[in-house]
Amino acid sequence: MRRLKANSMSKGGTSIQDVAREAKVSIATVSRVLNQPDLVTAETAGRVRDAIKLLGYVPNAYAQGLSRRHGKVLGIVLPDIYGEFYSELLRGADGEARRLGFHLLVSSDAHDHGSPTRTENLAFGLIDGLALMMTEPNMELWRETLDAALPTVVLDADINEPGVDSVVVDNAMGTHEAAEHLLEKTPASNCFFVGGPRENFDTAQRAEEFRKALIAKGHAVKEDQFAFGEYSVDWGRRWAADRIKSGGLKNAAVLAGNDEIALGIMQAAQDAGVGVPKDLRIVGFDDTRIATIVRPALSAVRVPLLDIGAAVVRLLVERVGNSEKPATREKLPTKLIVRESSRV
Amino acid sequence: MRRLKANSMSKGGTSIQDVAREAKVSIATVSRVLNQPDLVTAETAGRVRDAIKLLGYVPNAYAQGLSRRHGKVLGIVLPDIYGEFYSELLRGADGEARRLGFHLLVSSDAHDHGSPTRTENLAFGLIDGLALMMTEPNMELWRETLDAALPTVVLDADINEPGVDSVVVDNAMGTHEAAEHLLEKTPASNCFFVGGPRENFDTAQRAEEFRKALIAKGHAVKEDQFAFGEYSVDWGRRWAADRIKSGGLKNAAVLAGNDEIALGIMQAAQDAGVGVPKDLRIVGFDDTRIATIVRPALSAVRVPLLDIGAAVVRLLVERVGNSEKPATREKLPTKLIVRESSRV
DNA sequence: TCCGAAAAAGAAAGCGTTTTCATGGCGTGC
DNA sequence: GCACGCCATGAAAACGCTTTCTTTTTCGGA
Repeated sequence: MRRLKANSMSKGGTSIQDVAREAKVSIATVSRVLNQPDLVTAETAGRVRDAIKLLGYVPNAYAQGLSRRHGKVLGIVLPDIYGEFYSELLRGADGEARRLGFHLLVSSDAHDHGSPTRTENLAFGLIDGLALMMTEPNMELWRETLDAALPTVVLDADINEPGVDSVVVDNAMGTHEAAEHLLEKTPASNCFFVGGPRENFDTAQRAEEFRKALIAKGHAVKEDQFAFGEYSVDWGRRWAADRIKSGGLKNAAVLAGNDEIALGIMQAAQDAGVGVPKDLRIVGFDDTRIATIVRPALSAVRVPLLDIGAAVVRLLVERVGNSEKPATREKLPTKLIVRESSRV
Repeated sequence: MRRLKANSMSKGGTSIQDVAREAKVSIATVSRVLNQPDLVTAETAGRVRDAIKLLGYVPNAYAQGLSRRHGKVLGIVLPDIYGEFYSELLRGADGEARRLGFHLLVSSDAHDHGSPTRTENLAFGLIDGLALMMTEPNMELWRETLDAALPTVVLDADINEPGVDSVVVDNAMGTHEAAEHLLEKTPASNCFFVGGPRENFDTAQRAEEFRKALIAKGHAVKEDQFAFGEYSVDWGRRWAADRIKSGGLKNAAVLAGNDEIALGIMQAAQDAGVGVPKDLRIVGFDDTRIATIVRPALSAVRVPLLDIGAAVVRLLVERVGNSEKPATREKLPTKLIVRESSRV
């Protein structure tokens, strides 16, 4: 294999050596100018900085990582990068990461079946911390692979691994608010919960809280008031269509597991001539931007996606800086936003 | 500063040394098992692989990068990670990157003002290639910083830098189709184009093509048939509200610069009692998922976001592998999808 | 049975940093 | 005016891996 020209990394391939030569100092001094400027004379530092500018020198991150035993890179693995939900999460994470001087290595889990691939393995040698959001089934697989030495924070899952931080949302809070809001004008027997997958952590919590609220009203809950499917518009549509066909939807209300489901329900209702909110009141979950775009505007429990992303990164960085820190579980508030789709 | 325990990188800190010792071979052999397996006996390779598994060894990516003079990391910088548009792009990029064994370092440009920061500089020493999508004004700033030696591909911009690949969409194709579709039933004088920022590359092309189509109909274009603002729901709303107030919108049609604008227009129209598509026919641009969720469903020119993301990564990887490759400009097709919002 | 070539394995030289340790120059306190 | 200590700098080791370059082993053919 042909040997590359001596200096041929990206960025022109100028190395610390070149800078040192140009500034007539040792490489140690150059390094110090960059990392501990107070250890070097103003005059020398000036010369070095000039050389750096002149040569367009950028430190080689690999060499730094090797020498320092860590880089400034965080990995974030999501079930899929898809739609407003994840993009908002990512946005929050990106902002915080940038603020803290870290980079984000993003990867979605959708392409293989949840088991870390060669690619992931490479990443493990590269990242200083890992943010993980996964659907339940895969969690087990990852647990085997995960390394106790790699700072990890898990999103939206009931993980109780020692040394693994987690960020969750206070599902009870928003759900309770939403339930109260719906029950205020709609009889408990006409209230429905249409969630995502039954095994999903959030869906489970939301359903449970909703159930409690119904019971608190002194209502004997019927099982068909709860439905579980997937986090998709289509599932919402199907549920509503079925429901309309079988029993009709009059003076009813529904809390959906996320905005997409809510939208599907709204759509199917409208298509079938069921008035929203007149006949059917709908509340979504997450409060993604789309909630304000559709007509009628969708009421929704707001989940602070941006904050979640930021919190994840913050926790990770804290742990990277101090591996002794005990595991934290951060819980972020949720809150009902009432719009037309549920207003009576 | 306290010296860390000898082997204390993430992933348990097992190094190639440990594996070598365990398998009773030299580190060279371990490396070969991993990178050029045919150079080593099946028996030895087996022993080494056992050791690797036993010790949970993961190669240190920094050391590899340093030794190989490159990693497997691509940087991608977007104006902002926000909404369906970018998330879809990212999704395409992620899939392709994974397929090719690369990682994606994602960063949004929104937080500082377009000039590369310390963070970015670090990234420059880390990434092997850069995908860049920026609004025009910032482009200049970056150009100064960009390095000829760093493979770069630019999205959706009319860059003509030597050695810089680009990926663009065929705006003319879809715009033409959309224009024809609208003009079929609506008089040219009642057709409008409501775009994003005037200086935006795509908006400019789309407007131009739309204009051509009107002229081809023998119509003397009035300037108020073209409006420029920003890529937001709100701008769409404002335009429609103004228009309705000033002239009314009857038997009219509009091509929007993206789906968000289209949605804003649709909303304002509906709020003002203007029927869509009865009085106003609307076609969006991009065909993000939201187009199928709103009612009436939004007609839109489909932009292959997923493919764009994938193409960007593919181009980048090709160039990383072969820096002599001449600069390519890839143009992806667009295509009108007719839904209810424009159906007569 | 032995020779020579090919295959397999090892030794060691980098890759570009950071950081420890060593060194020389200088100012300060007596 | 002298010793001591501090400060600025340099020399060199270490980080973990890949890749030459060597050395050792194996094996086929005479």
